[in-house]
Amino acid sequence: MPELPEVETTVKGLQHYVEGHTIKAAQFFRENIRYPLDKSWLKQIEGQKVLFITRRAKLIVMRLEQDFLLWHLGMTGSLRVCQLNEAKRKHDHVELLLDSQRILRFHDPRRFGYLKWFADEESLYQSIAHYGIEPLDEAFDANYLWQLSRNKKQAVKNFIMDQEVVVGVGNIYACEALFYAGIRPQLAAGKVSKSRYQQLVFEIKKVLKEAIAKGGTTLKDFENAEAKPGYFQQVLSVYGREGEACPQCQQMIKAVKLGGRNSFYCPTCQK
DNA sequence: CCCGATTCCTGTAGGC
DNA sequence: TGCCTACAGGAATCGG
Repeated sequence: MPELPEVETTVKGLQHYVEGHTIKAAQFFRENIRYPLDKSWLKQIEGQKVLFITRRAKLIVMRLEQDFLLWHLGMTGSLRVCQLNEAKRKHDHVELLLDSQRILRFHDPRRFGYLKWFADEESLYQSIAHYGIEPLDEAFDANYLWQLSRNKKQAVKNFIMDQEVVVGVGNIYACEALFYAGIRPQLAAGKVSKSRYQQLVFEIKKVLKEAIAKGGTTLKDFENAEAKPGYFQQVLSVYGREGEACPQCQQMIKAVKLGGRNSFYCPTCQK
């Protein structure tokens, strides 16, 4: 499930193959993914060069000469660069043919991902204005989390997964960061001290950076721009490890549902 | 306002 | 072996 490291990995991979190249043709293979795909702009982007590709939150932003494309990978989405002779796969929903004799394909079995087109920077910014701070930004610190969380009864795990608070942290990295910070995921966000938030902020940044270095986490579906998996799943400490021994104390890892999502923690190491 | 529940979707795993 | 059900979850939306 693409969180910040997987989206970052995808963007870095795409830059090499796509930036500076011109879109020769664009097409959809279905009307709907997460949102309806609007055919009206398909012809409009043909002939435009992709100037650059960046990440904001879990979003992939493509700056074209005139317009913007905004992709969200959802749960099972991926963007991969194909050779001209590579067969289209089941669940490939969108493709862009490039003048570099490559095809960029959006693949998404569960179709929680989306693609939106924006005619100008202002409408793009408007649509992502509600997003919170970037976790790797210096301004994301203990003070920020502590101040925002006062009087909140919401579980601290749900709090740090709220994209209006801090972006890019999904279920996997929230579980892992809370484990290293020694904080129980179900603890009320408003009851976490500033010094514990300091530890949590440090661990969030650390776990995200390490996951980026390993090319992200591939549980089932994630593949990068070259259709290769990530390797961070090999070093997950608690996520998906219910019943297994905690790597720090050997006690059994537990799972609890928070906000409908499975949350893994060590009852001994996390208080 | 706050926050939990529900909804979208398909592949896979586990039970019988 | 095969059928059925439960589960995975990002995030918008709904409702208490």
